[in-house]
Amino acid sequence: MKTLKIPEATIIRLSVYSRYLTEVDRKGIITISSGDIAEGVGVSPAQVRKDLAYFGEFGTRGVGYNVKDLRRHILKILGLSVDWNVTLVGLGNLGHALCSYKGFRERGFIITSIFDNDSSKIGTTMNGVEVMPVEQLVEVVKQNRTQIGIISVPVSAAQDITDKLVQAGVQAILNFAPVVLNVPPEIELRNVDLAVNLEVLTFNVGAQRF
Amino acid sequence: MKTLKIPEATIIRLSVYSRYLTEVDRKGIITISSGDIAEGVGVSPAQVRKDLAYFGEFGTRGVGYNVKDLRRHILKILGLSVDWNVTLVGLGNLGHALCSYKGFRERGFIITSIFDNDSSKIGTTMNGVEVMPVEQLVEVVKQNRTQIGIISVPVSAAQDITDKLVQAGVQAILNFAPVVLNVPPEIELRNVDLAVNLEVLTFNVGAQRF
DNA sequence: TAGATTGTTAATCGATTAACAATC
DNA sequence: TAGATTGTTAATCGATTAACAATC
Repeated sequence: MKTLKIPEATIIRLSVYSRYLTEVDRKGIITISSGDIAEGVGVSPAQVRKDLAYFGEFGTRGVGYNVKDLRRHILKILGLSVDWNVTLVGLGNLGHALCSYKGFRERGFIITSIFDNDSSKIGTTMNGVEVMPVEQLVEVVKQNRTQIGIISVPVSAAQDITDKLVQAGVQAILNFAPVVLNVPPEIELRNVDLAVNLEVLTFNVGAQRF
Repeated sequence: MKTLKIPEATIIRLSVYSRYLTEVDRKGIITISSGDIAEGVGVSPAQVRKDLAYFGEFGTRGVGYNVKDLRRHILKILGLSVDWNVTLVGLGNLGHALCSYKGFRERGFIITSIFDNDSSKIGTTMNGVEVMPVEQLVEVVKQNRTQIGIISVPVSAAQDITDKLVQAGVQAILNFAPVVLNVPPEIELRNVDLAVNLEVLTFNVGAQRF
């Protein structure tokens, strides 16, 4: 069990490679080189090989990589050879969109419970999943052995929901509320701040100022 | 006009600092140190000072930073002292959520046009903005001098919409379709792939394997 | 074998952290 | 003045790129 630290940028690229390989595989292409992958996703061939080298030797010198095999290997690396049990908390507009997001299910993320505290939503169903009150979160998430929580509640409720998810034993949290959350170190946390993404763009558009 | 390259990570942190300063300002706090900011957002004090140092001297030695001033400075740096004209293309579940997302308007991103090619949506309004057919995109975006395009169409349509946005003269594109888009180098492009974020989490949860 | 392409090492580049002089 | 905290430089750490031997 070597503990080589792997750059997060590498993980993100692996995810992109795997998507590209799915596309290539659909076209019936059997073998692909690091250069082809690089061109398809806009990075350098050396980068592709380096990223893969963290995890093993998947190619054949002089030939390239078998598309199906490499794709399968990457999915395995990312932990996507099994399904993941996900709970979604906060069924506003964004929560609604996330629930219906096909990209999650395609990659094995199954939303198995939904919580909200709006009584008009409780008891309704979204894609066959019943919306439950937040009071039941800890119990239900614990019972389901839910591994991942998605937070799409307002900023004001986000830390409280986080605490409940942690208490219920989730291993990872994807947070869409634009606020810095406190979690114990063993919990994986990622923040997606939609406005920040636009702000990086506006900075760059105006960056000639510096 | 010095051309100091600024790390993207710095820009993302500046955005986080500004949000935190808004919060601190609301509490009526006048002055704040780099250490306080660092603690509030979970980075090191040196990092905060370094990030700010790229853009000027905003603090007072021995004292700290004036909360309101620093916040204003950062917003200026990010290009948020003016409003931005945004078009949204693709009014599916995600597009719908993005349209209603309060965080955009709060930071000065105003969605001024919406396009879709579903005839049942065309002519309806979202937050007072009429949904128009994609055929009118180039003309309307050009006329409005829209600077930013948000893409929330399916993968199959994303490159075509990108080309239309570029043709219409947008400066920046925020893409939610999980596909690598080709744009000319002068166009700022950012991709938000919702599934990738979950995949980084699942990799990390299982990372003890390496 | 000759050509192609990987896997890996070394060199480069870039970002973060630590330390401290400047100064309020 | 003494204590606090910035702004900045130097040291460290980490990631990317370039180069090439290995090998199919």
